[in-house]
Amino acid sequence: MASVKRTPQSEDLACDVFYVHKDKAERAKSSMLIDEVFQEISDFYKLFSDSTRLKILWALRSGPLCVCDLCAVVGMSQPAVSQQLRKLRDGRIVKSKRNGKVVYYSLDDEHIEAALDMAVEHVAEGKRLEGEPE
Amino acid sequence: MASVKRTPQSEDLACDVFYVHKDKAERAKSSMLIDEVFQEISDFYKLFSDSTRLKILWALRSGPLCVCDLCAVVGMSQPAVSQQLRKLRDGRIVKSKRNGKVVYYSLDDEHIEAALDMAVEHVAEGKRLEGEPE
DNA sequence: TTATCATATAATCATATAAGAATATGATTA
DNA sequence: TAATCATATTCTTATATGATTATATGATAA
Repeated sequence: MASVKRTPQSEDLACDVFYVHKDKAERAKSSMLIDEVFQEISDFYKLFSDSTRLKILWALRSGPLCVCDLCAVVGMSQPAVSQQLRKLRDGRIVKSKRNGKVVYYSLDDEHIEAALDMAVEHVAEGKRLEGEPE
Repeated sequence: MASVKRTPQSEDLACDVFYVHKDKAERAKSSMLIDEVFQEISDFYKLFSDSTRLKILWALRSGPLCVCDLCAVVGMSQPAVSQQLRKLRDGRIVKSKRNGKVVYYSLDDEHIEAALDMAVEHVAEGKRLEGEPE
C-alpha cells in the first residue's frame, strides 16, 4: 500500500507527527462528521453508560412506571432515581407525564430499545442473562 | 389501573417509599437482568461516550489506520489517541495488528458500526451532518 | 550497536460524575 | 387553608476520567 511521509501541515494536521498513509488518512478525514455531531453522540451514549440509568431504562421496557415504582425496581433512593430520570429526560431518552401527584416515565423513542437490545446482545454472547426468580 | 399501596417489604424493596403500582413494578422487576449485565453494558457504552473515541471509531469505518493516521484525522496528540485506543481495545471495540513499527487498528465487531449508525441516526434527525470539505 | 521512528505507558492535574442528605416544589385531600 | 404525599432540586463528598508532559518500549535501519 502507498505510504507517504511528509512534514506536518498546520492547516489540516493537528498532530505533530507525520502522516504515514496520506491517502487513507485523507479519505478517513473527509468522511468525518462535524464535531458537534460527535459531541451529541457521546452525550447520547453517556446516558447509557451508567448502570442505574440502564436499569431504569430496562424497567421501562415493560411500560410506563412512576418514580416510586422505579425506586423499588432498581433498588435506589428516590433522589438518586429522580436525578437520573432528569438526565434521561433532558437527553430525550425518556418522557414524563404527570397524573395528579404521580409522574409516569416511559421510553421516548424506538431507538432506545434498539440500543438496549443491541448492547445486551453484544454483552450476552456466551453468558447467562436472566436474574433468578426469587 | 390497579393501584396498590403497601408498606415496604425489606426483601424485595430497597426503596423506603411505598409501591404505587405493585403489579406493574413486580412485572418490571422480574424482567430485570442480573447486576453484572447492566454493569457490562454500561462499560460498553462508556466507551462510546467520549467524542475523541467516537472520532477514532468513525475514522476506522473506512478501514484500518495506524495510530499516527488517527492522530491526524481526529486532531489529537499521539498519547491521547494511544490511551483511547487502549481503552477501546480493552473493551474489544477495536483490534490491533502490528506490522513492523506501525500498529494498525480496526473495528473489532459488526455491532460497533451498528451502534455508531444508530446514534448518528438518532442525533441526525433534522440536522446537517457532513463537515464541509475545506 | 546506536540512532531513529512509531507507539505505549506513567504521573499529574483539571474536570466531570454519582450518590446521599437536606430541603423545596407541586398536587391532592381533609 | 393546612397537611400530606410524590417528586424535584441543591449541595457536598468521593471518585472517575481525559489531556498533557515526560519517559519507556519495541522495531527498523545505519
